[in-house]
Amino acid sequence: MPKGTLTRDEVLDTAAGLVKRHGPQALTMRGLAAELGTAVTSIYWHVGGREALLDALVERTVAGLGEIRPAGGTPEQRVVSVACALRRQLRDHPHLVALVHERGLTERMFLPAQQVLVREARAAGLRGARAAEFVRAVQFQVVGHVLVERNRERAPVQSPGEEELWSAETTGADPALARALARPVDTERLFVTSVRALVGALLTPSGT
Amino acid sequence: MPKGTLTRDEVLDTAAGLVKRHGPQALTMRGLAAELGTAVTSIYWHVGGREALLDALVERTVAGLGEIRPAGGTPEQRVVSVACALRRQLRDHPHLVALVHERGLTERMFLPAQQVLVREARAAGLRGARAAEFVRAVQFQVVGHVLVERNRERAPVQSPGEEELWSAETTGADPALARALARPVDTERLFVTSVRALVGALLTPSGT
DNA sequence: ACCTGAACACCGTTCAAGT
DNA sequence: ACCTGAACACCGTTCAAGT
Repeated sequence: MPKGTLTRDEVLDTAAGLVKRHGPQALTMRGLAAELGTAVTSIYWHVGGREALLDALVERTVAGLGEIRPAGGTPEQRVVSVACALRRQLRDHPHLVALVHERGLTERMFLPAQQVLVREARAAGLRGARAAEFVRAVQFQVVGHVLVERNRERAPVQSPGEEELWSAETTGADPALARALARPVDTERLFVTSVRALVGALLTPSGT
Repeated sequence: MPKGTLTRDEVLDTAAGLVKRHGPQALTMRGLAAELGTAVTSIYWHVGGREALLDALVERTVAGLGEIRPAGGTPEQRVVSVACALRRQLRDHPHLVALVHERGLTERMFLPAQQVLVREARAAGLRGARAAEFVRAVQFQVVGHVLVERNRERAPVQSPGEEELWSAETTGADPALARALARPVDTERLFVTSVRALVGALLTPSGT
């Protein structure tokens, strides 16, 4: 329900709704114009072309993501909680992940957790380049996991008949292993295990 | 240089060349037909529509990926070497990563390292569900990292002026940390560090 | 069995023209 | 300053028609 004059925010709002409902590939300039009740070319005047529109949507969504607060007693617990919170945020906005990928703005998904992670890294005793590497490792881990998760969900019934591949031979006569590999992945559990392992190892340096 | 009659393989070859040179979004049915010197509709007869074409290309590339052989003395070293080899393979075929993402076939990128990882997990003493989870953790880690890497490379000069964000306040008066965060990420180093941490932690269980 | 052109229903973007 | 329609140069896919 647009008022008399078209606004940049109005355009972004309707665009966001369209993406939220049907994904970024469903966001067409012509479709958006129809939804807005204007000519296609008006969109160009207010926000520019499609790429500029997507970029604006990404910025908008990231900005609206709400702060992440660490929870837990030990530094390790706190960092893990941040990782889980970031994953949850991203999973709660699947369209954001899709948008970000279409525009190559992965970096933006790092932002919500960035400062908190820096703080926690220092609280855990890390300094300088080591602290920076720790922050990056967690960011890559979380965002990478979410990207893989999201991508898998788009391909239903993937690699069928894989159970056959896991014969006694390749699994070394370990039927429990064969069964586990045939089952769908419990991504939630896998995520927590991985993050815990990574964070634990990086926070308790044994060598160097 | 097509012979008199058009072949499915010929179509796939030219399509692969097109993708390799200009990326998957440059692979258009009409452009491919032009390159082949045939009518667009011939492609439909031989390989089906665009999505079927992309799927065929993914399968083809993965099949041609060469076996991964672990190297090193300890199980940890061997698994890390497999992870590095898989990453290298995927990075050497950036078009494959792009293809896979456009079609949601992430799972296919797991395959080259799958059996080797299962073997190494068992060699390291893991059994049943624990072994399966270990394999998945490494796969998610590697593929996730590659997805993030690839995606970042598409957005040049990302987040400029970020150095300003890392003032003394947020970094806790750690200029080395601020500088490290302002620098571009050394993804190679980050990858090795992360994988080593993950694998090391998962192979030497302390709790449970 | 294989290949064709024409047609359909879409795209994003530009540009001159309106008010 | 803001909005418009027409036009350009593309898409993927279908289908009836050819040989």
